[in-house]
Amino acid sequence: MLKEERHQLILDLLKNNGRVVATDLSRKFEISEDTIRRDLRELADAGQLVRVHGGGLPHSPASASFSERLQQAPEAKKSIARAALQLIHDGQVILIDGGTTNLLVTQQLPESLRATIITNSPMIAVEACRLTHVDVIQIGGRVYKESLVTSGAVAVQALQEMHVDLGLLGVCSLHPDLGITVPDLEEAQVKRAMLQAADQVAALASAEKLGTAATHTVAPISALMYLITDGSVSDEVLDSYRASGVTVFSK
Amino acid sequence: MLKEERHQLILDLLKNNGRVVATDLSRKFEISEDTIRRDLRELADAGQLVRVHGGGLPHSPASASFSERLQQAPEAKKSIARAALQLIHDGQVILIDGGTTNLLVTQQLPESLRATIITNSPMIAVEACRLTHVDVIQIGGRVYKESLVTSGAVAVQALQEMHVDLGLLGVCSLHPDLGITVPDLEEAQVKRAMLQAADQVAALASAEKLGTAATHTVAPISALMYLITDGSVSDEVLDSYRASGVTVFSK
DNA sequence: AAGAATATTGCATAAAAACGCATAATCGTG
DNA sequence: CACGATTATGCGTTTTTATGCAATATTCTT
Repeated sequence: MLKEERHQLILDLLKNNGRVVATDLSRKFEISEDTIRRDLRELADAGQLVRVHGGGLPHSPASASFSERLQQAPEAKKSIARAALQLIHDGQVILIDGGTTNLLVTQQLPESLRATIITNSPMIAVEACRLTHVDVIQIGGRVYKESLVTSGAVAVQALQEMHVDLGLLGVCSLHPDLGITVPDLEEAQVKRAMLQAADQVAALASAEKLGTAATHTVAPISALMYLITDGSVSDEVLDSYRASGVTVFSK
Repeated sequence: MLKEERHQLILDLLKNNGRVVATDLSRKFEISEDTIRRDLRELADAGQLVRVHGGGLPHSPASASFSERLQQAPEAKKSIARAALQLIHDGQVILIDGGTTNLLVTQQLPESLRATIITNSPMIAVEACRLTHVDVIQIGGRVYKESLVTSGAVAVQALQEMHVDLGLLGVCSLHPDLGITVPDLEEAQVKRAMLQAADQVAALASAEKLGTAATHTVAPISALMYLITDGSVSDEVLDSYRASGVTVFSK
């Protein structure tokens, strides 16, 4: 039996049964478990399945990438979320961008908060509805499946017509010289509109996003008032952002 | 059973029942309570649920109460949802109103569906993002906490600018003479705009909503093309709707 | 405040995975 | 064909992971 054949058969079994178990495959193909494990690792590397202890599973259908990202570095993100809470006060109108960190912030907002929350993320909107004394406003538009936010002309226009006290920007890449950048043009436009709509803007970025850049530029670093990141970032790195006049929270 | 499978099943149970209990899970999976507790802790760390003494709960009470409502009278609503699926075909642009029944419909949409879904419910938008080949468009506006739908002038205007093949209207009250009525003025305006935007409109209503009325009138019954309800309704009652030219599905 | 139910912690064990290495199969090339 | 190079596979060892058990701590109930 050829390796590629075996790989295909493994994928077929996975599709039919919703799971494959390494030891079963080993017996079925009369081949050592090592080889099966290698197969599973290769298929996982190729994105054909999700490797788990004991075997493999298909990608979970429900917005997989998003829930995956939700599980990444949860501790760092939680500490960022806690720091962000300090910027939020009663009476404010707050614009909350999509993204996993901002979702965590929303989840941690105290039940007692009295404010208006405007968001382009349906998920954050649903979460914010938990807060009795908070008005929730959803920005419409086409929904991006990967990031679960609305974008497009409708969203940009809606943002252009509003003015808010505080904006919490979810960022993909932040670079001292190249500024705020994202991989998608429409997202860049939406974020730019957010920057313009908000009096104060805070960017929430975990350590691995600092010093990186993507294709589309949103704005220079100086457009930010606050940068909130986790404690694992060195002071020298942070200084390069402080140089643009940004107040950095890091703990 | 693989650990990840178990985790997924726990999350499914949580979604369906609005809660999970450690001892129940232990018995159900025939596994020690220690392991279940570890599972619950891991899921809580990953932000997938909130750990509480005795078991786990979903994050937002909103989604919890919604899931509970989803469970109430599940059979009647599920059969309505199944019937509604028959109206939906590839290539359509579908407008989906908020409401538990419509959420059930969305959850049951097949992964293979190719269509555009427009909705005023952030929760339905999130659920629809599961579908790989579906474009999701969120209608913006102020979010009503009780029903988790957007409304207001923005929503109405957005609806006025579009034309869709099929509209699935969630209704509160349906009366042969008084027509479609809802308890809130803004919701009435939104639903009216939906009726105008859609080529064909189907109202999804469980038995207890028929023959009742609320304050604000949306439109007469004749504005509907289809009425989908459950089998517990007598033919005489249905005839009073058929008299307005509505095609009734009831099973 | 006491007792029951539930959680946490540390530890033991078995299963699974990873690693390094040896061997066999396959391939490309002159 | 022969040869070296690459690739695939299997074996033994070490490391990691999942799970259950016992002891202890915490929380809930009454």
